[in-house]
Amino acid sequence: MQKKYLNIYEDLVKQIESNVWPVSSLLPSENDLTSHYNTSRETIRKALNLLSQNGYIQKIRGKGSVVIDSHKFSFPVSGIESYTELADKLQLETRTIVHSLGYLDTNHDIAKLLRSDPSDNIWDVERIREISGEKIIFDKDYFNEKYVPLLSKEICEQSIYDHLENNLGLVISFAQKEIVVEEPTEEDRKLLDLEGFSNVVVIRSQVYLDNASLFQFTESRHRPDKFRFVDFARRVKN
Amino acid sequence: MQKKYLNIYEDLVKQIESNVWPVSSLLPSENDLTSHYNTSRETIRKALNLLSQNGYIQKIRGKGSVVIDSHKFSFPVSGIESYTELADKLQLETRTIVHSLGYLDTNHDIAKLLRSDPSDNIWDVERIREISGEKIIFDKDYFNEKYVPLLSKEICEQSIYDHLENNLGLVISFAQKEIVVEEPTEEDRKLLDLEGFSNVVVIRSQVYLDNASLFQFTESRHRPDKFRFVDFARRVKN
DNA sequence: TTGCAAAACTTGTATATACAAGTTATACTA
DNA sequence: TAGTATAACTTGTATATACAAGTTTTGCAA
Repeated sequence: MQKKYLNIYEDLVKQIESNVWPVSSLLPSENDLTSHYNTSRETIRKALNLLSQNGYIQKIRGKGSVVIDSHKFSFPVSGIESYTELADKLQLETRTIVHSLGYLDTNHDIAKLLRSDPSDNIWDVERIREISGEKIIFDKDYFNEKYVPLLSKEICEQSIYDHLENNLGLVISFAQKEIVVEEPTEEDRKLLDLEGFSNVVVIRSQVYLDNASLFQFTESRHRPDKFRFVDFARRVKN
Repeated sequence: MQKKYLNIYEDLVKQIESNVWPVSSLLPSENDLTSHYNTSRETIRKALNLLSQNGYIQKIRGKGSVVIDSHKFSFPVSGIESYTELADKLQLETRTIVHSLGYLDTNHDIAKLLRSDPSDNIWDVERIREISGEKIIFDKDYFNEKYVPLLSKEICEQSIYDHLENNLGLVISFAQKEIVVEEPTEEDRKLLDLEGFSNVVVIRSQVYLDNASLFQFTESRHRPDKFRFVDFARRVKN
């Protein structure tokens, strides 16, 4: 089915990003948009709520929808984005080195958590991200074989997420993430160009599918000087 | 006005947190909830969408609303929460030391950005957070005098946000945040118990009010071993 | 018993209406 | 002219209906 409100949302995003509605100006009123898109007000409101959630506008009762400067802190790095998508967006000169690709040890804690059946094998993919010739990020990804039956060096060098979504038809839905700062391990020191830094930033996440089943563990270890996390947050009233 | 959908949301949150609906079980169907709360399905859906956005449930078409384990990574530290609220939630043994309280230099970059009128003064509050006897966090907050006419040492020792929202009636709405890792400054070394750590985690944010006006700049400098950022994210389809 | 089609559920989208509540512009009054 | 009340906007909430689309259960037929 054609999702009207999604089309309208995407259309408005395009317009905001191309400055049709500049920062701190007002979007057309809901009634104007309703007649312009030839739809109902509720459908317009669904689109506007998406814009609000994603930091494009602030709705003010009685006034209208103010366009927010979503680029104040440059590019958003929050949400669930794969490295490839990010590198693409930021136009990084990047290279991915597949350090290892195989099955995780059966007794490993992560294996136990990802396994739904004792016979399931768990993929263990370790990759190094080189940016402008420097080894900056060390990524470890764990998948249940049940969802990802086959992984090749080629897929891992390109984009695993692209493979999952476009070839396997998996629908990645939500994630719980944790960011901490740790001492580099021996492995970090060996694989990354740490340049004497005595800390790494570690992002651990649990990724879930559409049907709320746990699907992936990720550990992403960054050289601290190249790390940056950008977020848009709305205050939650209690 | 009584906001039905908000009441229902809060009621369901309470129920989920007290395990009336355990993790990975299904909530009652929208129709059941509709008749239980004696309201319309759309109102129920508004409440459920809030639950979904805040990481309590995952909606599955044709099936129902699955309760998600929102405590996998313990407590959420994302969103916009003041230090006091957080310390309260985590029951930290904490003390706030007001290091300085005054007006920011007129030529400072931040002053220029926060000022709407050349005559506006900008508050500059610098505080140290002591947790279990160790000086862990160094917070710098900047407010426009236009919104916050008076700040006392007492208010800063308690909770500024509490003062803003409950005494001044300001409605904090959204923020753009940035997390990076930096070298400690001389000031950091002097004011914090860095224990030899050679990095600090810096969280900078711009906070906006209800009416989309820029209201506050914040810089929060953490000892890296005590820093932890937890987030719930939904994948945004393009 | 097994397999399969249909029915009975579930959530998702689109529409319409009514009124509440906040903001801005208008027009009238002193 | 200045101030104020009103009207005409704006978004927010609540309700009802209809159908689409996905999942599970039911029950019938082979």
